[in-house]
Amino acid sequence: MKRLVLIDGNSLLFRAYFAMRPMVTSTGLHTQGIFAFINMLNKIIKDYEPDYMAVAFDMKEKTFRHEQYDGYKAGRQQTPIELLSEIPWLHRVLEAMNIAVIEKPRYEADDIIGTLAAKASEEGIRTLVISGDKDELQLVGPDVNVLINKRGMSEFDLYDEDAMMDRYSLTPQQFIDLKGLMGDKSDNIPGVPGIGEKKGIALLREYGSLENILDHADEIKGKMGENIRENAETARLSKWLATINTDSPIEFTWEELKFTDPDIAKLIEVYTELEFNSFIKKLQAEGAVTSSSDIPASSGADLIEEFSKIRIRSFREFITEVPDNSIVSCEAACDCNHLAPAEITGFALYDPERGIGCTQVLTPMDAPLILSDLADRSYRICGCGLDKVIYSALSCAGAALVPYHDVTVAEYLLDPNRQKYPLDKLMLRHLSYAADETEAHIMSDEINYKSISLSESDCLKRAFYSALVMEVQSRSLEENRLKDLFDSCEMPLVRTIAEMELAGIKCDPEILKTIGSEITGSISVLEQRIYDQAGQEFNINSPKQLASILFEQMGIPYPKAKGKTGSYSTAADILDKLKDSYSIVSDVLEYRKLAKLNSTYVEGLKSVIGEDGKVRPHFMQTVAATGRLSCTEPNLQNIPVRDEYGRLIRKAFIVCRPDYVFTGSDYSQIELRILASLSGDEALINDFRNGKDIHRATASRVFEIPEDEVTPLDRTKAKAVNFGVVYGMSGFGLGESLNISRAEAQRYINDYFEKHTAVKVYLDRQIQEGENNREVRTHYGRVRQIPEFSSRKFMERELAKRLAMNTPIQGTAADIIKFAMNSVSRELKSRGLESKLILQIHDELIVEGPESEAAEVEMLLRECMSGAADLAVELTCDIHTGKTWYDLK
DNA sequence: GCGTTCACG
DNA sequence: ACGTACGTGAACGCC
Repeated sequence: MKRLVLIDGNSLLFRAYFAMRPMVTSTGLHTQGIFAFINMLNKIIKDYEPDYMAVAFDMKEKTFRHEQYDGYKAGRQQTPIELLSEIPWLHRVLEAMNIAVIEKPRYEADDIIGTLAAKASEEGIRTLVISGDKDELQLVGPDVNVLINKRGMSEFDLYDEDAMMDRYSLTPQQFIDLKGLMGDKSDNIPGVPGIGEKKGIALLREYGSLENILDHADEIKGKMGENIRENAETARLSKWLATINTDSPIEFTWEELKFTDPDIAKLIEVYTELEFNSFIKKLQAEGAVTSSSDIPASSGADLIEEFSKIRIRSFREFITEVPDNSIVSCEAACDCNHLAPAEITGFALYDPERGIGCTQVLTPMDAPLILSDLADRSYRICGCGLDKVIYSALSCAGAALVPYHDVTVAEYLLDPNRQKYPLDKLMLRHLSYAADETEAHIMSDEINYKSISLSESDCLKRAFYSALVMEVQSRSLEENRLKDLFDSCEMPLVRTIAEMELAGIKCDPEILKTIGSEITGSISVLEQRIYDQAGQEFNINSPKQLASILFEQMGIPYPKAKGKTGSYSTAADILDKLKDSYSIVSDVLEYRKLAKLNSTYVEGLKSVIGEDGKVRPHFMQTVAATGRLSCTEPNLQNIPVRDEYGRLIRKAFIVCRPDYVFTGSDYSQIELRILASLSGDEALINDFRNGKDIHRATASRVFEIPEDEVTPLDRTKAKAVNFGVVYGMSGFGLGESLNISRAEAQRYINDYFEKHTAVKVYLDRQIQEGENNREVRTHYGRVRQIPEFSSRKFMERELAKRLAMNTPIQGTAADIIKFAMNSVSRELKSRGLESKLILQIHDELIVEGPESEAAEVEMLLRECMSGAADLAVELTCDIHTGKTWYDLK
């Protein structure tokens, strides 16, 4: 089926104009509306690939509607002259794009669109109408969909007949009747007084149509009935005014509407006048433009020449020629899949100061010797993805190189929001060098984990590029006041993490199997019970099927308003509300719990146990925007603990030798202590200094009850409020989590801030600084940019505020435990202990080692962890020892 | 590949 | 007028 796109030019340009921040060219021309309009057009063309396309415009003349009702569109605010002046420019752009423009005196854009859509349906052409005006929803039909833009220009709602039903419970025809009833203030259509969207929809659902409502007006009681009877004619007129004419006298041929390629030369000319350089660049990038006259010059040739000038030495010559403490860039070729200790097959070194380099192939035989010779030179190592270099050197030879500058980690400190840090992007940013495609495969930042085999010369290239990037980055780090955190925290951590990863943790598949078979037994019982109650078999794991069984076929009332997608959620907090009334729901919840346990933890863990019986998670240093670590393959930072049954999984994590024990130490209330310290709130600080149970003390203060009369429920509430403060809570969010009304939750929040004014002042200051600088910092200077502050979307700006409140707290905690990790690792080594740091779970460290060392390790952990911070309150730790992870409680 | 759900801090 | 507490990763369904 051919596809037609019809656009309401006036309404979309209007929306675009007000959705955007002002844009003015050097000649004083306002362009923001047209800019957003073009963006929207490009997106539609790309996503929808129309065969035909047209943009309809209103004209200045009065329309046939004015002839019947001269109040039509009266009292409208004047359209700003800047917006009006954009219209002819938009016409020029559309002409260059070869998109048809249609106007017709006495008719509005609506009518043109309605008429073309009707013609299209006759011809068997599908139509997509795009408008900023909901009036156009009446055009929805079997072959006609309507896109209405929401706030801003980037988001649209798609309406077909089903979506109309879901959103309004009305047919498109009834939608016109609704307008007749409720009128339209912006078009000065009167409607029936006292009837708005809610009442209008209710009436139409009962009576079907406006005519039928008017016929049965006698039956309608009260003031509303009276109003309807008195305004029957007004309602009919309103409906007529709101009805789009689908048979306007428009002459056109489908040939004229055919969407073809743009006239590039013309388009560039208009874009140039509008100073839309980004669009011109885009055309060039897409290859639409052949002339490369104004593509920014890259220093690519220089770089390649530089690279070719590297003087190549043998490894022996290199370590002879390059003295100790030199900065040496290093890249390794290895397989670090972490199922087993890494095998390094080669590496390259580059000394940027002397311009000399070497490559070295390694075999399992000679690797240990060569690597330890390298480590003996005490170079300051830089590179891209040094965690892998350090890890492989460690795992192969036990040789600990000193990491000095990792360009990935540096970039993460400069801009922690990015998802990836491929080397070519770093080069583009810092060296203005666009890597060519033949180099692309060696640029990934996941080389370490993806078994991408690097040749020795690729290694040298990466080492060379990294050294150049390092140079520029170092200055950026200093300018951004991040150098200290980089040197004292993040770079030493590279090695700490590598050591931790190499140690790994033993995981017993037999214990997992035992738990697994018990779970699968229970699962099949539950499965059968659920099928019996549902009266059929289905996939319980499919939220869609589950929702349809529960809320449609079984008719269980949905306990919450449906979201905007109109779909039912089957998430635990929804089902929780139903589990006491419907046994199938509690069975589903139990099933979910066990299914999760089995697939993620029993089966998932079994599949990543290495040959030596250990799992070796990757601790990712450059993922979490707050500064936290993350953990993958397997993620050992989310092994069950809250649920007693799930907790049994921890029994599978066992010490690697019979005479060893685990020692686990977790910070007590670290985030709230940080909040107390950063805000200087005296009440909180005193609670902590007096060793109080913080949630109980908070409850006592906020609810004004003596501490010994605080009930468990009071404490639970106070605990939720305390969490909320750290997250930048809203009344709604707190209400959801406590299952209370928003109003009640808001009262708690108000009461909390009344009793903790310093906290309020502190959080407001974070927001203020976030708004001013578009970034926030932790106590130790870690920065996080918050671009959401510049968003035009209300919701994103609200998110920005919450990030500004939360990031300094979560991030400071992350800084502190990183300091602690480094000192734990250093102390264990310097005291000659065999014990090793093996896990970090955000506020908790786990060390494994000989039982005989346990007492000293415990002291060491306390010292290092408490000593890592300089806050107004002490950081205390809870410490436990045991032979399995489960026993650390 | 994306959304949903749920495990953790 | 809109949807709503911060940060992650894994498994699964669905297109």
